[in-house]
Amino acid sequence: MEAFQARGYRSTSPRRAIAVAIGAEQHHFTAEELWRKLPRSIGIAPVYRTLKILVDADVLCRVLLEDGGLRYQLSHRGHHHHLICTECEVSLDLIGCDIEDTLESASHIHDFEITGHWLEVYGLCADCAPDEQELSGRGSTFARDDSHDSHCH
Amino acid sequence: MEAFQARGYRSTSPRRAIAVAIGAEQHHFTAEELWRKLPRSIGIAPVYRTLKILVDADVLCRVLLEDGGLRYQLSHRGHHHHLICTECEVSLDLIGCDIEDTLESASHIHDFEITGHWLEVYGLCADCAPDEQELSGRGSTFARDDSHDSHCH
DNA sequence: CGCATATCTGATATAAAATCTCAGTTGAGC
DNA sequence: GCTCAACTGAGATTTTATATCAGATATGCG
Repeated sequence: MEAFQARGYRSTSPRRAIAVAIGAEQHHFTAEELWRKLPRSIGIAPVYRTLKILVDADVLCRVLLEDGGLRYQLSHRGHHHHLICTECEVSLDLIGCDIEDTLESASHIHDFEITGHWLEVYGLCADCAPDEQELSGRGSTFARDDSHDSHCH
Repeated sequence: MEAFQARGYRSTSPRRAIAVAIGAEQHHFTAEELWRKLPRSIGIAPVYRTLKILVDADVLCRVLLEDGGLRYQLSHRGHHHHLICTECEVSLDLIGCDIEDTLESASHIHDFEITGHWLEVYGLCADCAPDEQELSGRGSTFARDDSHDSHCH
């Protein structure tokens, strides 16, 4: 990527290979998975270093699975969260969710100045959910009381 | 604790010692910190096993620091999140914040059924914040534009 | 162009955190 | 008290990520 030069990083051959490999990824990936798709001459150290640079540059975002596994993913929007399916592990960008205002107002009770937050949302995507409601089109998910049984960490 | 018997777990001497040690903790703690305060005859394996049981029983909750460190803390409320000060690492229970509804409605766009989520909020507590506003009482935090520069993971 | 130097690489060691293994121990119920 | 399944504890193992450091290589300057 060209985000390197803009931040004073050199454009080296391993970094170009990593950028190409990231571009070929369809889903999120681990550092090791990415490394295995690179020429075997490249060590894993620059992979971790480069991923960190790209996360800082907002080119990549990190996705925390429910089992604690850390993945990387191309970041399209500047600020967003993820809907992560616990069945197929697909990660959807959560749009139309603006929790910053909610957090801001709630935090004032505690005289707390927010500088950042981490939010991951887990559940079942449309393909993995028991699709009883598929015939009725939509709406029946609203009736599922157990959808409020969400456990929180 | 007595949460053990209710779930079919035995009341063993290490578990009682762990329960007492947790009760003596004022803040959040790591598994290893807790272990060091126990009689040295107790291994670290039951500490991890017991912590997991108590998290499942909602007696403890897990706190993820910004640096990735995982801590444990007594869980008073059933469902809550944490305001974690990045300076002194104190963890406040975030009250008056109900993001479930926001998440629910936003997730319907994606036909996604939420089963859980993880939210940690980072910032500066009242003691650690640059307290220019202390004289004016309150409110000046609203004027801090950089408070919206929150970076998101 | 070619040199100097600070950055970067890659192999490996290391660290940190948590789980696994398994023989021996212990608690709960009869 | 006896029995047996659950539990413990020491250490090995796994996983994930970072540290180390000699050698390689971009970048910029002349």
